[in-house]
Amino acid sequence: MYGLADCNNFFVSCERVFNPSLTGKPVVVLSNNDGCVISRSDEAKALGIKMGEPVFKIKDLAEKNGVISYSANFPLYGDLSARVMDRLKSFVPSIEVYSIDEAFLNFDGMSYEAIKSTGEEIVRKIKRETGIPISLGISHTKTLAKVAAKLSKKYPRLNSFCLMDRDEDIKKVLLKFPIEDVWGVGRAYSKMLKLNRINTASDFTAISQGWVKSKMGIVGLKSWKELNGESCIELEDRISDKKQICTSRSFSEDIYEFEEICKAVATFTASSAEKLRRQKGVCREIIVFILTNRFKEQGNHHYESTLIPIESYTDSTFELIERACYGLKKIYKQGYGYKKAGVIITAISRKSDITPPLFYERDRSKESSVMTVMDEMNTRYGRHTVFTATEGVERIRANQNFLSKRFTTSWDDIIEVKV
DNA sequence: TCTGGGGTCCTAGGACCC
DNA sequence: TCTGGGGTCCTAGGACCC
Repeated sequence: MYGLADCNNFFVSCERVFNPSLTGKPVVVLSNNDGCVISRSDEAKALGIKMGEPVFKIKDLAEKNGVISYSANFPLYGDLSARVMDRLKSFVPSIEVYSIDEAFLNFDGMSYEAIKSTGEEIVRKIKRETGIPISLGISHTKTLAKVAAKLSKKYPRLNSFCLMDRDEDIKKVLLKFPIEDVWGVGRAYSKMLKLNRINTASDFTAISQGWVKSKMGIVGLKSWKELNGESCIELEDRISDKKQICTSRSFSEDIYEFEEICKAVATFTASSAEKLRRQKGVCREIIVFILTNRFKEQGNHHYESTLIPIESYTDSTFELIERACYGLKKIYKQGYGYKKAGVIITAISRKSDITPPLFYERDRSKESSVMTVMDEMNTRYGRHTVFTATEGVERIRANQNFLSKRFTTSWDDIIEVKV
């Protein structure tokens, strides 16, 4: 049996852990630049605030109803996520951390009774020990576990826990389960399916395998099988290396100057390179992209990206920034107001898998030592304690007007407490 | 005024190989 | 009417996830 543990309204719940007075009030957490709503409390959902909605569209509604906003505080959420995942691990043989707020659980070798009591215990203890409320769905496949988790949220009498075991119960549930809520069925497929009069998960399970395969490929077929009770998406309990690492941001205002964009691109590159080293990887390509504001009607729009090959595998922030800036030079055009930029590191290998090049003048071993020291300092004393000059002393800042304290991770906060 | 950020997998088609 | 057969690799684009 598979379980899906899903943190309720995760980012909002994190804010509430450190500020219990938020309980019972409409609260939202906003994306970078305070642009979109990315997490909502039940009270905010009840007001009709939608996921991903731009903040300016709900301004009146929010003011009228006393909605409390927070800028996203990812160091805090990452830390609380790790605590939840850590606790989850202690209840079952293995888990797959699926996202910052979700994990699949493996209940292998446990009896129905044991699964039932463990499930209830998980929901109760995670809340008590981490402060984060979760929902738990359990069934025969990952896709059905997802369905069960949805039910556990929807029906209060289930107390956030739903174990779907008997075939006839599952059939009954699927009969009313909207096709667009099925894991693996997104906007495009749900539209196509509805045009073919397939409106529920049950309708979907009733059509022929061949039709599904031809219209939705191997991925769609897997969803079909999983809904029919045949498990074919396995639990991946080891964290796999990233195949690409992307860092990108929107700016709080349009940027025209090359030097300014270059600072941002350098900062994004440094952050990607840090992540690359953390997984003990090296890369051979970096992509740089820039774009103007796509929501602006007047003015010329410009989107361009470029892929810069690197002579041989590297994990050096210096070398990657050099390549990224070279790429930026190629695509930057004067006169455009750029709203967003980013870098993607690709062609990644494990450092231990590659053979260092014989003929290459750059002294990688020296740079490598510098990187190690930089990473250690930044881990110990906080991010950006040391950084490259290209990133600039005055970094490009995003709007974060409603940021909570970094209760769990900030060096400054630790000093404050000690004082 | 204000519109997120970071990923994965699959498929089709073209270039190229023998 | 006939046009070899069997591959690999790469890329772009589309779908999906949170």
